[in-house]
Amino acid sequence: MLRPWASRAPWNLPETCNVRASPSSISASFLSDRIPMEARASEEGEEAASSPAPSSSSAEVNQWIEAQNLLRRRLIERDDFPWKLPGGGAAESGDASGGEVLKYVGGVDMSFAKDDGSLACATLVVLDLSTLQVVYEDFDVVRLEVPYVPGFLAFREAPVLLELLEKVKRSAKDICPQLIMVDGNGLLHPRGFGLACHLGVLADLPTIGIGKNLHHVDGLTLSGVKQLLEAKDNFSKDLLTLTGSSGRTWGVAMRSTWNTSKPIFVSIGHRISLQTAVKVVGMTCKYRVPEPV
DNA sequence: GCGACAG
DNA sequence: ATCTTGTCGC
Repeated sequence: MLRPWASRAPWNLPETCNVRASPSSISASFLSDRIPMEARASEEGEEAASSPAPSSSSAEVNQWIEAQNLLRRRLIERDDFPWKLPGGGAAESGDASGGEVLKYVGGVDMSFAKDDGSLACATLVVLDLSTLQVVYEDFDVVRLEVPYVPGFLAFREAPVLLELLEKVKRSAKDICPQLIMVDGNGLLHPRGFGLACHLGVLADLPTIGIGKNLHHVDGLTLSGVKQLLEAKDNFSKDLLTLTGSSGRTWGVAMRSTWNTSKPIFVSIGHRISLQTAVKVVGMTCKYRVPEPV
């Protein structure tokens, strides 16, 4: 079947405008991992039995930062997979007909109980890219001990999501996802290592990060993004490369639905290039948020 | 010091 | 993340 939304503009990265944050504050150490000042690991041993509340201590945050820095060394920011995109015909790296094609796209997300913030449901779905129909579905209801701390979402959600991924790998090899779309950012993160990167490295799978809100990084602001998005007339691109004040590209703001003022934020997770990530996201967008997530 | 801060 | 009311457009 031919999907009507498949006729939208080809999400090509090369021809996009850029969002540059105020060129004033150009910090040369944009990736130097400046640790929060609260990160003063010392007097923490006194409240051992007195604070059952799962608040994150500064010592914990320091450990998390180190873990992110360590895992980031295994991050692959280019296309690194055996398959190729479907439909592209001649445009894609012209190979013979023997190549593997991207067919199974996974998506992971979590939802929480309204009354109990620690009770959560983690879900993994796998869609057939050609039909956008769900061909696999699994979930797990768990109680989370780790709190949500901006910049450290992975330490809260990655563990259970990883379990779901390992499970599908060993129990349903026939529809094993070749790529995972994550509800959360990848490179678009204070230290360039969001949930999508974290999951991708640990699961050793290509991942794409999908943010529904902008995490302010390197001078990027929502108002700035919206402004430039509006500034483009209706039939110009609905894709903005997110370049911070440091000059680094963190991802793209994508207007996946017509005239929507609120874009989604796409960034690479692992083993994929931003250009390919954008193409795949475009192929799975029926509405604002791509179907897998 | 103040504001910002994915889910 | 979750909740809430209303509104605009096809």
